[in-house]
Amino acid sequence: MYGLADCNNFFVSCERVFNPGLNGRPVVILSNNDGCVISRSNEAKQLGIKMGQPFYQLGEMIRRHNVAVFSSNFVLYGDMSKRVQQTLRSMVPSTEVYSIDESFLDLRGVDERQLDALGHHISYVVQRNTGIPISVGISPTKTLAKIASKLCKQYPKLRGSCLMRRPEDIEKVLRKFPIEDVWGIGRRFSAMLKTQGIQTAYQFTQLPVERVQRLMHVGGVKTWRELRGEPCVDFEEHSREKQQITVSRSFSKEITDVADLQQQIALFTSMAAEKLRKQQSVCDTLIVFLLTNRHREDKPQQFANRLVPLHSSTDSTLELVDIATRTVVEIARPGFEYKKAGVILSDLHPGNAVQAALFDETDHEKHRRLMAALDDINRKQGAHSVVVATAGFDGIKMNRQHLSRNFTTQWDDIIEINCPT
DNA sequence: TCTGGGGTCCTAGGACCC
DNA sequence: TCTGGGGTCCTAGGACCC
Repeated sequence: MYGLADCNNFFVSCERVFNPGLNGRPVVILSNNDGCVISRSNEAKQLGIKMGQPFYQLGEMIRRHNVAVFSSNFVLYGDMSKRVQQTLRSMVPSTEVYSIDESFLDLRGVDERQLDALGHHISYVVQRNTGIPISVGISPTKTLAKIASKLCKQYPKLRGSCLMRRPEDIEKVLRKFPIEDVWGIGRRFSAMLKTQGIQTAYQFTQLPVERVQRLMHVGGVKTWRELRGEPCVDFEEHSREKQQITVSRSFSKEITDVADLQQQIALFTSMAAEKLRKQQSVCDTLIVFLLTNRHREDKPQQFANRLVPLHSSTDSTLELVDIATRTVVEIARPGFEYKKAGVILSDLHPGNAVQAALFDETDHEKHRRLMAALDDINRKQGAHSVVVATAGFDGIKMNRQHLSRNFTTQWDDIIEINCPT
């Protein structure tokens, strides 16, 4: 049996832990740059505020309904997420962290008669220890566990945990469960299935497997089997190393000046390189991209991007920033106003297996020691205490007008860093 | 005026190999 | 009119997830 522990309205719940006055009020959390709504309290959902809705479209509603608005505070949410994960780990044999607000629980070996009580216990303890309300779903496959946890949110009577095990119970649920809400079936496939007369998860399970294979390939067949109670998605206790690392942001105002773009790209590159070293990988490829504002049809549009194969594998901020900033000059064109930019590090592999290039003159050992010192200082003294000069101390040119405090961590996020002199 | 960010996996098709 | 056969590797694009 698998469990899924899913935090309810996670980002909103994090803000509420430190600001109980928000309980009972509609609350929304905005994406970076205060762009879209990415988390909503139940009250906000009831007002009809949609996931992903542009903030400016809410207009008068904010004042009329006294909606509390927050910029996203990922330093806070990341730390709260760790606390939830730690609490979960203390109660089950093994967990798989699936996202910032969800963990799968490996319940194989747990006495079946104990499952229902365990689910409720987990739900209770997480709320008590962290202040975050969660929904636990327990079922024979991951896909079914996701459905069970969704039921908890729908039915408060379940008190935060739903055990869905007997085939007749599962069938009863699937008969009413909309196909578009099934994990693994997105917008395109659910629209396609509806044209075929498939509205519910149960109808989908009754299709012949050959038809599912033809319409939706191997992914669709996996979901089909999982819904029929046959586990196909493995439990992964250990998080895998990332295959690529991206840092990108939208800017509060369009940028036209190349030096400004370089500074932002230098900052993104150092953030990406730091993540790279954290997982002890090196990269062989760097991609830089600049985007104009696609919502301004009256302005010239460009997706400037360049993939740079590196001469030798590296994790050095200095090397990567140098290449990235030079690439900006090569791809930025006058007359275009850039609204978003980013850096992708790819072709990652473990740092201890580096093949040295034949004519490589960089002193990698020196860079390695320097980066280790840099990371050490920034860990102890706070993020971005020491930066490459090209990245500057100005932070990201981003709107965050409704930011809450970092209640649980010692250090502030980059946007609040002030240059001492 | 304001419209997010970061991932993974799969497939099809082309280049290239012997 | 006929125009091999079987691979691998890479990339772009599409699907999905949170």
